[in-house]
Amino acid sequence: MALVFRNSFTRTKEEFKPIEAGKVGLYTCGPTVYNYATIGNFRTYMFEDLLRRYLKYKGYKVTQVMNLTDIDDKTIRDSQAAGIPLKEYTAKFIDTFYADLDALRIERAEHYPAATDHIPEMVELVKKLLGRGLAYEVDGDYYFKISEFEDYGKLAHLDIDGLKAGARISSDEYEKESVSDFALWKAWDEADGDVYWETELGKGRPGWHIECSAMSMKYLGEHFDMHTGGVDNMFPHHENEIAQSEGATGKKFVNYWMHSEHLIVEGRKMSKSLGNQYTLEDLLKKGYAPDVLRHLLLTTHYRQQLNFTFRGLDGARSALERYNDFLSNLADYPGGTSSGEADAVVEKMLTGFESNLDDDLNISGALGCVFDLIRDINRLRAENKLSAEERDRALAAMDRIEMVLAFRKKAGVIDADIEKMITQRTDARKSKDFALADKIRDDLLAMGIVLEDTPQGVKWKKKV
RNA sequence: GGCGGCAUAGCCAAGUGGUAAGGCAGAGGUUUGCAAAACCUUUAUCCCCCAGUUCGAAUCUGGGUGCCGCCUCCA
Repeated sequence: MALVFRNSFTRTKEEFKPIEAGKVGLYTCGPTVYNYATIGNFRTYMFEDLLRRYLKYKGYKVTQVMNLTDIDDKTIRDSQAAGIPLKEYTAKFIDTFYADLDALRIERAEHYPAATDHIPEMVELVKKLLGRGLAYEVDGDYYFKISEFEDYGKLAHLDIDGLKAGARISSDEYEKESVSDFALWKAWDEADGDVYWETELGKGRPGWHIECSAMSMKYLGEHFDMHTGGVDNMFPHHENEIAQSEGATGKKFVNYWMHSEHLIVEGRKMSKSLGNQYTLEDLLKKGYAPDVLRHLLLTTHYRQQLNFTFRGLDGARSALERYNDFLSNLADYPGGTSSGEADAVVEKMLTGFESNLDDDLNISGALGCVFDLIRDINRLRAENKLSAEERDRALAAMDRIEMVLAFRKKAGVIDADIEKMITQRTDARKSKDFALADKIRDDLLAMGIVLEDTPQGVKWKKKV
């Protein structure tokens, strides 16, 4: 089965062919660390997690790089407002970012380069562009000269002449040769305070786009497989990256570009002014586990706008619970007499799962196959038509897809008091004191512990 | 003005020519001491509207309506 991705560059689905057999170089645009990441940011990182995990599932060795942009107008502005040195200010958000990734089970990339650790690489890149006549200096500022780069606009399919007529170009950028030229390096000014580097380009700081060109090429080479990000990054950020990178090397920069659609909240654009910019922490406070958000973010196709609602989050919680109950109940099932149906069910799921994800990460189709298996295996289990060997093969198949989904609830622990209450209830049931048994069950429920009486005895789980 | 996306049940959503996956929610039943979990049945004569192509269209073509995004530092 051929793995196919929709390439933003060509706007068509293309079979994925790595530059080097069995390996993928993946650059995923990361956060600007001037604040806590929102669920909108995580929507994109979740898409990249699916991409990464599925590539690994397919047997590729993935080298993923995610940049941390820790120097730009906003990081400078906000750190100064807080009266904290830039590096210290951004460190707090970087730490939280990592913690959130772990909570959401977004796999760690191989590299998280910070922009401020790569100033020399950026300076080199700007020098190369100067040498090739693609950049120029005005009073210590350095700009990329778009008119010298023939293919500018080829990713976003924008017409540069059309850009010039755009309404949002501010007229005070008089020092540039062309309004569309963008900054590679910014000369220091007073507003920057103590944020600057003394370099061959002079005293200043990098422009916004240059770090991604410098760092992606450093870790992945001048020509690599894939580059992803949110749709908003397509223009100007990725367009400018292409111009900088290809301008400097003369080589094709990236083979496959993929962009994820935005998350909106209750049908509206997520924005500060609407007060609907949720962070993971906000949802935890409302009683939702990180896994629930993982499920919600993962299960909508990445090129589809995702409408975040609390109703949807509740639905995700229920679906996730069904998935986990299935795993738990199946593992506890001792095995019955095979009807010979189970292996075909497992095979069908694995085939369907893979063929759907092969088609540009069609997660909805893939999950449909998983839930088909859950229903079919549950039925065989209910009818005692599943052998222990078949059970194990079904569990092994679930282990396999867990590489991609990572929905499995981690084993919980309960303290001795709760253990004791459960034993008391079991004793009460044995002596047919159902009033006491039900009271204990209600008490446990109030403490967040759900009890289930099964043929194999009582089971408990934490309420999610 | 330019470029692009989307419209499928109460909600989410797959399906790109062959007669509507899956999840959530709802209803009825089986099971259970009662629950929970699970299973079974049920919930779109039909996929925004109109016209066309075709033996056949949610899927293709044309027109219309509605919603959304981008057009220089927002994932």
